[in-house]
Amino acid sequence: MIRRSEIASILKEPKIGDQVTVMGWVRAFRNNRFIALNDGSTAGNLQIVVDPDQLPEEVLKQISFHACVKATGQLVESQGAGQSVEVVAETLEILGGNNLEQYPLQPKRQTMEFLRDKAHFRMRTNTFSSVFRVRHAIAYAVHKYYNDRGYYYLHTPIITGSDAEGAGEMFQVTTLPIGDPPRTEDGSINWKEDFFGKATNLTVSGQLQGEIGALALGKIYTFGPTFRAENSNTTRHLSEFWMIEPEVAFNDIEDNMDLAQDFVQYLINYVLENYLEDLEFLDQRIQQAEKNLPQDKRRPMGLIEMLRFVVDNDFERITYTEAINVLRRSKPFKKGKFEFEPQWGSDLQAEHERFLVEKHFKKPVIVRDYPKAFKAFYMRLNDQQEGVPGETVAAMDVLFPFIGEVIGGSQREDRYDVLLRRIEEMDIPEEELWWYLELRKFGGAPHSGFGLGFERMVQFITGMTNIRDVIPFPRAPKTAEF
RNA sequence: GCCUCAGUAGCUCAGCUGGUUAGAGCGGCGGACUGUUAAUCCGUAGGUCGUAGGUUCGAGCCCUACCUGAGGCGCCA
Repeated sequence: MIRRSEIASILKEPKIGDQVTVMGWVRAFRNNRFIALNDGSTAGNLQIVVDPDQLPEEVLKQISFHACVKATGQLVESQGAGQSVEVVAETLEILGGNNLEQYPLQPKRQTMEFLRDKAHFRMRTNTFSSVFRVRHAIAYAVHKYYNDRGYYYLHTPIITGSDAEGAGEMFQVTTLPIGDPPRTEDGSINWKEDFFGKATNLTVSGQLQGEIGALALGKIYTFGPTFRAENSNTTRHLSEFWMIEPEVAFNDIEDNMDLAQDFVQYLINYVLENYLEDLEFLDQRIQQAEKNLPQDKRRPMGLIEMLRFVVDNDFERITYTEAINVLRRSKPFKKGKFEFEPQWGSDLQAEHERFLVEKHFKKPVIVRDYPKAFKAFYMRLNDQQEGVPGETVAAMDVLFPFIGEVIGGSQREDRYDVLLRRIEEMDIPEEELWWYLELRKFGGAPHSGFGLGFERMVQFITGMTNIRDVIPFPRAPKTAEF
């Protein structure tokens, strides 16, 4: 059998005159003569030229949209304007015919909502194949970034016995019969009889275990699935998503912010350098879509232009207290345009974050030192600062245009007594965190880390507006098909 | 979970203040085409108008409930 050539390598280094065999799916069949073939290896198509007189009628008829074909022939310079090379087919074989009377996709612009219901076919479209190539590129770049810098990839558990992680509602994991679970004498469910001998859930974060790693290996990162049972119906939440969580011993909040910026810029840069063709396609796609929008609804910059801008400029860094001041001095506040009043002690609303990022600073913004009241128990309590009305913690959120919070992190509370006090203050069951507390008791160290929402990063880099379109098989409320 | 909007052909949509046989483009199917670029041209078949009730002489259009989807907000990554 002749070896298959991938279209990516043919287009990258075309060897004119070579005999090649290609296999792929038909994107278009024009003039009974020209096949635009795509095999997923690249955004580009390879044109296959067939002679309709040389092909059996039966084969010719089966060359149709998204049918799978194998073609062998000589690679020649193209006479047409749309491509530089093409294959003149000597043989053409149908590997998988397509029944267009029943096939849902069409060679035209389809809505994202429609394609979402056809997740088994949507990856064959230009848009989704580009999105998923870029998704892969970012995942690879994550590992490369940390490996090259001496971090260890730590696998934290997916099933967790702790419900004190403090990051929202959890999915319960159980093998007990849900209709008739064993009961204790007082009638409550007897979790001792469950598979693990206790109540267990799917993880909402690998951070607490990540800290165990950091306090031994120095620098670790996790990259795994994360589950939140929140009834979130937005374009930037999933019930099952992937999160990257670096955790670094001896890093303070400043180091943490440096890492966050450097890491994110690296990821974007990696895609710009290695998957520019896909980005160009996605960029054009957005510009096409925005043609119909009024000027003020359009993006201020093209996709690639924006990515380069983020790579080339430092993120703005401000404290929460400064952010509130900026907001209270802002035009929209004075004109009463905010639905919620920016006020020290209340969390920043989406409208506030968007103003800071998109209107005021016009670049990614890192907000730090939030009031302790609405942040997690494990964040390090700051010393009282002048001009700050209340107690704050060394938290930091990285805010991006369009998608908001991409990173949430902090310096961790490493002082045993302070941590214990906070756990008590917030009514968190101390006995579940015994090992977490012991990390502070026995050879503790200052350390910091953050969580990067992987899909949000993919969303930002691809410009996709709905997070469900950057994960192959989205899990969201009422959504678990495929 | 809350708010807003939407559900009419396979897809995207039009359908006037309620009034006869519900339209278009794309796609499909049949045909033409030896240099096409979302190819083009000719012809043709597709619809219990989201579901269930109700108002009315008469409902795609009005009312009620439910279902589904989208967007915004909250929760956060």
